[in-house]
Amino acid sequence: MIGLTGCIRSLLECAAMRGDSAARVTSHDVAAEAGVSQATVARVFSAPDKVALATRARVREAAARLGYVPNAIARSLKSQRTDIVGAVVPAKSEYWQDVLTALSRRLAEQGKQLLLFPFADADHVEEALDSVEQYRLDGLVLASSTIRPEHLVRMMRRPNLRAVAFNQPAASGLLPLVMVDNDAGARDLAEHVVAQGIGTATFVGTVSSASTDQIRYRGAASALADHGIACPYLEAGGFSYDAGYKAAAQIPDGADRPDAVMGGSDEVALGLIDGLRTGGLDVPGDVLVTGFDGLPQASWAGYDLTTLVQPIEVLVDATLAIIFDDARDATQPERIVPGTLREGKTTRRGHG
Amino acid sequence: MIGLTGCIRSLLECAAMRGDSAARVTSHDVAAEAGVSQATVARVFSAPDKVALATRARVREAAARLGYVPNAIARSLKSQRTDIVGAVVPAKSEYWQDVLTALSRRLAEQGKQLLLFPFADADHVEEALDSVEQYRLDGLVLASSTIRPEHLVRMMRRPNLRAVAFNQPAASGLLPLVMVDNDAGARDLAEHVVAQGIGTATFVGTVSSASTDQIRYRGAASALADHGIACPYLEAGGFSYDAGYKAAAQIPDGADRPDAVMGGSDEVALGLIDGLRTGGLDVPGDVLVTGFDGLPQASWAGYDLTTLVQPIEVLVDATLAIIFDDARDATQPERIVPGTLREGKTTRRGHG
DNA sequence: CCGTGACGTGTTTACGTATTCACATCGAGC
DNA sequence: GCTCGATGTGAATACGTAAACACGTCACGG
Repeated sequence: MIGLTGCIRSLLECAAMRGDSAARVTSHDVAAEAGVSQATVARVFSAPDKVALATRARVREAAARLGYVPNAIARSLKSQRTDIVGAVVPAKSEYWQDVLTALSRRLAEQGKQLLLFPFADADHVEEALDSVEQYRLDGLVLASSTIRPEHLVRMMRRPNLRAVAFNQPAASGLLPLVMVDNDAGARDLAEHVVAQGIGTATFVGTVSSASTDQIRYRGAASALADHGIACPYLEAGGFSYDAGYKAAAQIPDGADRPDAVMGGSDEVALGLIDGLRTGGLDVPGDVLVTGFDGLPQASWAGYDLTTLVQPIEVLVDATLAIIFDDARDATQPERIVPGTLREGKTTRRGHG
Repeated sequence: MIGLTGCIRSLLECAAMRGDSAARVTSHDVAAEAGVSQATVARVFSAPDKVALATRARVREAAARLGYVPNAIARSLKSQRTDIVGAVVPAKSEYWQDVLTALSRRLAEQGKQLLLFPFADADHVEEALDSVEQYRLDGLVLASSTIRPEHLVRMMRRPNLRAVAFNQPAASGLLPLVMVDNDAGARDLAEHVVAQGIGTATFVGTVSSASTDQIRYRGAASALADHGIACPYLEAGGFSYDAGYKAAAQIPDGADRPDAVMGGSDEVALGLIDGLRTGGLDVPGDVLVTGFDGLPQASWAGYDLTTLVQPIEVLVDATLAIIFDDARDATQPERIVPGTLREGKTTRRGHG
């Protein structure tokens, strides 16, 4: 028996060396090679301090010789932890890509991975969530304010899954929530343009049904109203540069032209700038423009957009803290983090 | 026994309804509920046509009642397939984010998922690959030309893992390879600027050790040489807008100023444009600029960059075809896909 | 000198599913 | 009427690991 096993073993080893075979090396193989039990091999890789130094070295050596790599699938099945966090996000969006970048980087630092569940439009969220449930994820980040409440409720009651709503005010009360202070940010931006001496303004929102859009608009409009300035709402109909670019054509010109245009997001604002300029206007000479999010592109010299910078790292850390902190109390934490006003040249008057 | 099991079952069900318990519903539970065996339940979810219609309905009903969701981890362990594709990519890059977006969308359509292994810099690739090996992925996309050959070799010999190099000329001969035709693209761009009547040019590369960078430079320089135009190489030192922006200051001004500046990537080119403009030059009036990649931002009206558009969807499809096509022959496929020249206003002369 | 605990290791079981094998049933064909 | 094949289902096993449990050894204190 042992002779045969040994023979097979060395064949496998040989094949591995030549790199041409499906050598599926398991902890059992390593155990046999090192002359210990499978349990000891497992301990070496998951709790090394429980194994004597000499044994540990022998096992490590044997593992290296055979090219053994622990099987994360099997580990997950047994330990009921995947070390994977999922993220349900819109497929196309500069902002969310930035968030995902920060998220995956931070997770990688902790030896965890990010599994993506992108969705094209709100109607496809359902399918994404179906997939989510199959994997036994350690946590889930629900992004995008276009995810509907019924979806949130569905994720709420999954056992052993910590779902966190990210920048999604509508989730308040349903799920733990992390977001930037949209209201205060919008007010800050409004106060800033007021300080530049504007008399009229227009808010160009992304999608009016998005809860972030509503809050940002209300915040801005309310702050402007405090100064006696009305603020009509115009919907770009999307979260993209293109939506903003097209919306620029809808902004009244001539006598009705607003002194300032506040974009519901940076992407929309960048489109607005180019749209306005294409229409022959000068930004900021004729019209001031503000954004919201703090995308890298907003800082590009060609735009230098005044915007509200979201502290993405802070938001991501708060999200992961909720997911991984062991205090699983009944309270649903809500972390609302302030953003920072970044003053660019799109609101610098008397310059154009 | 059955009575007790039934009792537990309804407790769990009740708990699931209230959403307050870790009801871990398995196929066994569903089997008991529906009065069939676990094997039948498994079949209903993995090979429905092997189960009689009536039984199938009964099982589906029971599953819905208990809130059963198949466990993808266990399935993967048994079936040796994870339905997950990994991607090793640089953490920060517009281009790669676009690729990942396309990749994850296409995978989602096939019911598969994308697991991210981002790395901050080339020194951290090692760690990312360590993680990769633990998960038994169906496939792996190795992106970024900063991944070193020794890493490629390492992935080459993993059994049951189809690794594909994406836009990484250096992988030729080591791994299956999919990439845009960098050489032809660079030549096209060069020919295009020559046709605009330039007399001098400079190539601003990203990182000189990147194989894509080398090929693009050689292609452009060779095409320019055919017209008797020399093309010095300047290294931006990064793949980013900032690198390009700073590199703009290094470009000779005055009499030595080149008529055209060719960026090694769109990100660098966009930075170059803003850097040149900040330096008081007009693009395209004083200097023509070209990019490479075809990022969405390159089409923004503020830049309207002339660039070589990569057919990302085609590249992604080719990549997935290699990963999932069953013909596991010894030949290492190399798909080199042509890009498309997009003519923007950054090379439109007599305009500024 | 024996009880006690710490330490290191082996044995065994369970995680939840897919699949192989065996078996039962049923309809059709000579 | 009995065989044969097709069809549907159950029993049993394996995937590779982690962890509970048991066991043996050794050092130490009373």
